[in-house]
Amino acid sequence: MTNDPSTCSNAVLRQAMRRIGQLYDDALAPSGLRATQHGLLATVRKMGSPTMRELAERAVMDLSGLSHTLKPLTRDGYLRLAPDPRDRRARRITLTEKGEAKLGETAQLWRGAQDRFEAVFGMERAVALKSELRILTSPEFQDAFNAAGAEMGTGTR
Amino acid sequence: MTNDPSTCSNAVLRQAMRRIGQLYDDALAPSGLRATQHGLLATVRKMGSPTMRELAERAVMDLSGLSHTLKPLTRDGYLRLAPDPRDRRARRITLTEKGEAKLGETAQLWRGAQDRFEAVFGMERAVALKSELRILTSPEFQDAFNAAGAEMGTGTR
DNA sequence: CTCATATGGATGCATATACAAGCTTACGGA
DNA sequence: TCCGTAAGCTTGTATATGCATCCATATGAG
Repeated sequence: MTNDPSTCSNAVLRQAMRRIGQLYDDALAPSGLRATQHGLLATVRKMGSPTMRELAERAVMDLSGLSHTLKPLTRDGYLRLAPDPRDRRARRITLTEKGEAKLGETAQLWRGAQDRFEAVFGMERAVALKSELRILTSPEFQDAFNAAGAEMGTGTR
Repeated sequence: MTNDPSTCSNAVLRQAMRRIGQLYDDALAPSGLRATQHGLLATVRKMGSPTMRELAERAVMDLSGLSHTLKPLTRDGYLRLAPDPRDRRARRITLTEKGEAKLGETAQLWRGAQDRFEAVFGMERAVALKSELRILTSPEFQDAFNAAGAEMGTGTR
């Protein structure tokens, strides 16, 4: 069977994501944050006050998807959105004090999950795996994939 | 920064999944199926007539999540659910003729994406990556992760 | 300055998923 | 046979995301 679904790169990636997402979600559960939300808050803290677009790009997310995803976080007061005075179309995202506090609270939980992941899978291996995955998220890979589509006549896009 | 979000295994996995999911979705777009849906149909075909639970396990999905996800597919006539005569609690999932036909239609599209992925990332590398990811989805990994939680006092569950 | 176009987002709609509840059918006793 | 409990699903609710569309602001050409 040349089209065995168990060999589909996308399917395998998705399955791994579901499982690992589960493990991290469980670890963070006591804080009330999902792993996704924790990741976004941490990314915002690291970036300072990114615009929607900047954060979306960093997180490899669709702009509209990010817009939806941020709602629970702004609703709960962890993030604040304010129009950029330089360009009033843009909205700058900032971590509130409550958000900072929450990140302080989740630090242990997240670290625990991360440590367990590295302990069980192996640090070297974990680093190598993430390295490979980052290549997949690079714009270069995306471009090459689409270019291959043109060459192989499988769909340009 | 020991809690750099860019090193979070979960975040990196998710980002890769979003990107690759996008590429496969685009490739399958002409068929009207999402990559996820295509994967489910193909898995059902491969399994025969699995019950909800069996399919959920194979797909590393939550049973309720699967229940919701199958709705568009049954609604559109690609799949049919029928109670198992042996155990009327269980429901067997079968691919309809329309579903078979659709899979025939998507075969080329999926193969194209898969080929491009392998061509761009490298066949060896793709195989190795999937191998690593499959380990993450194994029950053994999950158990080890949770066991580590108990030992490291980070959260038993 | 004025308008066409590009840029930055927000919103409606649809699928993807998970958890908590609730319902129905099986099954192993007492 | 009657129960209590387990097993297998479905449904309600909430977050996660992407596409198409729409609104507002910025920009560059004339």
